[in-house]
Amino acid sequence: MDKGTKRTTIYDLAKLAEASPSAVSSVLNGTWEKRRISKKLAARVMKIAEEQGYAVNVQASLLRRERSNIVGMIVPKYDNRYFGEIAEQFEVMARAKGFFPVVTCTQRDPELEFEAAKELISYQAECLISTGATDPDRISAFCSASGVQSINLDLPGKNAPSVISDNYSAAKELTKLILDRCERELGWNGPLRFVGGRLADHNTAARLEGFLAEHRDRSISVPDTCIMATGYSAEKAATALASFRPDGPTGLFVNSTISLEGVVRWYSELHSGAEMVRYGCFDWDPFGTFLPGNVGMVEQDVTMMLNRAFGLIGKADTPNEPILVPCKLRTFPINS
Amino acid sequence: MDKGTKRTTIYDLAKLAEASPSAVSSVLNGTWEKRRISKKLAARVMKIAEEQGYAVNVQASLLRRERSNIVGMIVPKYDNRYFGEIAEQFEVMARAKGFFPVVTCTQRDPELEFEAAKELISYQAECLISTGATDPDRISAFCSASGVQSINLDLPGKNAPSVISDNYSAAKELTKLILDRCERELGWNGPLRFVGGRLADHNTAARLEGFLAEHRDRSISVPDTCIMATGYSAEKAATALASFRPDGPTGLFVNSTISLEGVVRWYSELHSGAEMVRYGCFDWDPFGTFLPGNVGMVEQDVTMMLNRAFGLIGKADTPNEPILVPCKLRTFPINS
DNA sequence: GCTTTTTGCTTCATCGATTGTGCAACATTG
DNA sequence: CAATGTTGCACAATCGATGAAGCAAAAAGC
Repeated sequence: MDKGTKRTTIYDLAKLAEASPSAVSSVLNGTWEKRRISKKLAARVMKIAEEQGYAVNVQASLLRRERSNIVGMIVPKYDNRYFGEIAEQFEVMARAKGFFPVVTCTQRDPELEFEAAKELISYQAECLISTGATDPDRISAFCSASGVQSINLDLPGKNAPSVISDNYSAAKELTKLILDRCERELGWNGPLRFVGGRLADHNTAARLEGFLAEHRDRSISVPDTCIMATGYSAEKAATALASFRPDGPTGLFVNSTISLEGVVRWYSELHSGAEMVRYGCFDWDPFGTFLPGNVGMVEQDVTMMLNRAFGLIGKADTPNEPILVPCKLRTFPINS
Repeated sequence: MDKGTKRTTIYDLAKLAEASPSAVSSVLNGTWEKRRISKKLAARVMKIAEEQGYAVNVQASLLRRERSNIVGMIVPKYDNRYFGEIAEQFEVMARAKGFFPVVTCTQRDPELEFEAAKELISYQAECLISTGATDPDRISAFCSASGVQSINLDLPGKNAPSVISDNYSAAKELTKLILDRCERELGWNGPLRFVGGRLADHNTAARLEGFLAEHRDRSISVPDTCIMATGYSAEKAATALASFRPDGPTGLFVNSTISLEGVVRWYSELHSGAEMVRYGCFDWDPFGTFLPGNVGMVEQDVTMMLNRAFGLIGKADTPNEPILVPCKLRTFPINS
């Protein structure tokens, strides 16, 4: 069964089946009818291949073929539902369309992002989707130099088509929700605090705009001290809030589930007054529904985003303006 | 810059640099000093390669080399922190060891698991790690027929070495914690209910043993109705509990964060008596810490598990008995 | 000045699968 | 029976990178 350490090739199978390697190849890749191989030989070859545990050498196969069918994706982290769902659905949809998906996780490290992108191109990926990339333009530049299509997802870039959430609108809606609930349940009128994210990041900037626009619509002025976009990571959020001990009603706009972890930690350490705090979060997590004080979460429409992204694959005339995908706002009753 | 649709090869670079393809190749793969290529030519080639956006054709390269350095991993889902962390850390550790990681998500679908495994072998993966696989033995059988090493992670198999958590001990500890807290805080002595998972699944079975052992140690008898291992998925757990409206203190052992979602949904719909419920969960999620009623969670030691798994790669004499990795129990104060 | 060594490359076979071309053997037609 | 068509396969070139072997030119040694 096991022939030393070498893997079985079509040449091995050819010997066993007393046929030529080319006949074996055409049997195994399904072109045998077109090539007028007899059913008898085809059956014999397939049986032997099965017995020997044969698996094509994709390296050799792809070298000869013109198309690889590989679509690559880089993703920052698997530590939240959003990126996890993106990776998972991407794989499902790619397979359904006959592609071979390769996803790799780049830890929000710009160097690793670029290296991983190069690696995927080395594997002859036909298209590369950069999800939430720190420096998408560098990647697109390399892709276009190598003649590979690139698409940005979640965060936009200038040199390739981008599919992103409509951060502005969703943030405005979420802000409205939190403010409404603060008013109704606490009799308090803001301004809210904006917690988490980085202002240099496009999404954070767009969300902040929505956040400010809703305040403006209500004629609530937002002092700079309320903008606490001190980075991602739960620690950053917890640290930013550490000195904040509300002496009355208050509300927070939390910019990601990661930041939410920090916020909830802070919240749980409030010795008193916790019932006077309301918050909402941009991004969704199933446990968010049950967190006390949480009035709602924005769920990004991953399916739609990926549909749009797949729609761009292979297209030549792609828009340079980001494609905006609406989000869904989930509202929760009061948990306490 | 872009030469039509074809990608740049070493032959293109060779022409531009007025050198031979083999010289170009050795410059680009770092063997040029050994092969006595002058610094001058090397610099010229590297400059041109950069300008042209050259990326090796891994297909061609791997076809010629003897080793691929590819390690494959299949993972069921990215919908919880455990598998997310496994995938992420696997990639980091693999890269650190000079491997090229390829992870693919198989949706808990046995057919897809097997297809994905075959695909990874087709890519010449040198080793395949099956994480939480439904039918690991089928995969190992195929691997050994193709002369590829396979390792099971999270769930054990018979035909390949396995690295799994010490489910029994951790479950016993968690059961002890929940029972202790029920006794101390509610003055109630069990028996707990075991919620989620599937008894046919090795881990669920081992955890149930630990659960029962702790009850036995305390001479608490557990009626069959308390074993609610009706499957994974939040819905299954919520459904199983739907008719349960405790009229006094009660406690639950929740078998996964996915099941926990269902439990928390049930919990949040209890109109009264919620403060008389205590539960703990096998598996960790950052938001778990803040869920009311949650007394503790078991965090599996992903780093250690992966270290053990990587330790097996390339080894010939691997144990057939599963390698058990201890878990960490995280305890929480009362949230209410 | 002539041999030997070293330097700095080039040439060519090779990895495994694919595919256009070719060519016997057999069947069909007139 | 010769001409033509069909069936069923084998041959060989090819994809791009690699590395052993080889070879000319320059440098070193005597």
